[in-house]
Amino acid sequence: MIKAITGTRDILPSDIPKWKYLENVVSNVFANFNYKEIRTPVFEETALFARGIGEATDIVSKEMYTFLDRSETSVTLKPEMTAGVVRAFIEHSLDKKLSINKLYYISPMFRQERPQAGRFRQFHQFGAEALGSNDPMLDAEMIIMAYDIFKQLGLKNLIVKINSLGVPESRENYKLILKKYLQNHFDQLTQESKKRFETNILRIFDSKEEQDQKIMENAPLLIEHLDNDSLEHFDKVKQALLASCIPFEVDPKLVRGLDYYSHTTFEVVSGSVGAQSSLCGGGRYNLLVKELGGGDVPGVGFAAGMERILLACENEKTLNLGEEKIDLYIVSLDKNLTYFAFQTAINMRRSGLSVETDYLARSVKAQMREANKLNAKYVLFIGGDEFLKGQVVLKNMTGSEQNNFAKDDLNKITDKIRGS
RNA sequence: GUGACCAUAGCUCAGCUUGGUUAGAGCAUCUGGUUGUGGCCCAGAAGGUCAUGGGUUCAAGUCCCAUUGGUCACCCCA
Repeated sequence: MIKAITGTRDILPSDIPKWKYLENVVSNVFANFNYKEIRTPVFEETALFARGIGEATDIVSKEMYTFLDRSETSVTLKPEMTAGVVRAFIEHSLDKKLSINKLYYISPMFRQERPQAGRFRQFHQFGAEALGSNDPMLDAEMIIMAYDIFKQLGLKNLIVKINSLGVPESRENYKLILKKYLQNHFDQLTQESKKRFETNILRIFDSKEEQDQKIMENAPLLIEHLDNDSLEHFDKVKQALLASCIPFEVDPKLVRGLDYYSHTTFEVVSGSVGAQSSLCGGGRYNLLVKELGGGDVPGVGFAAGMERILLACENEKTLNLGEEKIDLYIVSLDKNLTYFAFQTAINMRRSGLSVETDYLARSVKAQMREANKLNAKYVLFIGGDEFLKGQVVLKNMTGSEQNNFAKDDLNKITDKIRGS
């Protein structure tokens, strides 16, 4: 038997309602904030991600689905959306059409990691990007949108973490200071962190190893070495969050894995999922557009993992989706009337009702059980004495009362069903 | 990429420790419980090469090994 590839999974009809529900909440919130949907290809030239996300990042160096197509072009299934959106933004000169572009997306992503709770190789993210302004209000807007979506889904157990990475100059200065500090404690670092010392020194803050954490407790913090502009920017973000009733904590150790961030970074974590508890992450990236060949356009954005969000919703039991119903089930009382039943079903469907009928020539009892299972609001009986008199019988499945109608007067039947 | 745990019906699981006739249950499915009416209830049916391959043994779902797949955690991220 051929099975779905490791880390991928089917979203079955029984799963669809919660996905649709989530997608609706997401697109409604984004619409309220005037973000416009954008859809970009699922695969791009590999170079886009290498340049945009950063060669040294884990995503690019070991997680991408990269292959040569038949024309020997290296292509990659998108591991995240920002690079693609920025590419489209540049390619179509969107900055010439609008001074600020506020964009959102809902899309599958691909990363070749070992699956675990809340992590898949094909997973889904929604997210937003605002391109064209360095206003800290937009940084705050991202966090507010994400938080509002989570709240509308009924999630509690949330922590909003924010930090500022400042601008590259102050960050580079700080890295030297941190390097100096760590050189004095180098021997006590774990093997992993010794590697990070070379590749991405800030990430040592992320280490879960106790011996690393002990050293990092007393390490100088980036936030204490920010330039004045960056501090002011960060203050405005915090004020905006306070004014919008977003509870947050400043986490000076929050360092994001992607190269393109500057200024604000943030993350929302949930205590209701497994170890992969980050529901969304994002930040400002004022240098990315230029890096990818566009103009000097600042940007800010975030992405949220939909599987993790749904997992949190399930664990907190926040979604109570109503049962799926159909308007009408058509029962044939006589086997030779199934064709008439089918034609009636087609006509009723065309008039806008959700209608099902029997295709297995089953007994009336079996048809009724089916109607019940499908939560049919009404059942229409076709056949028997009434049919000989030119009538059909409509039964209300909640109250059980029945009414006769002329078999050709479908409008009356439709009105009756609609009226309830 | 590393580690731990797991694999019996469509689903959730019992049986494995102490190998021994036809491998069970609940839910789901299907059929029936009088002529043409659901839910509840009752009766019955169908559904398993016990993940795959090898080994030990008179005998393996049960013990051992390998493979594959899954789960969770690390790394990292959404």
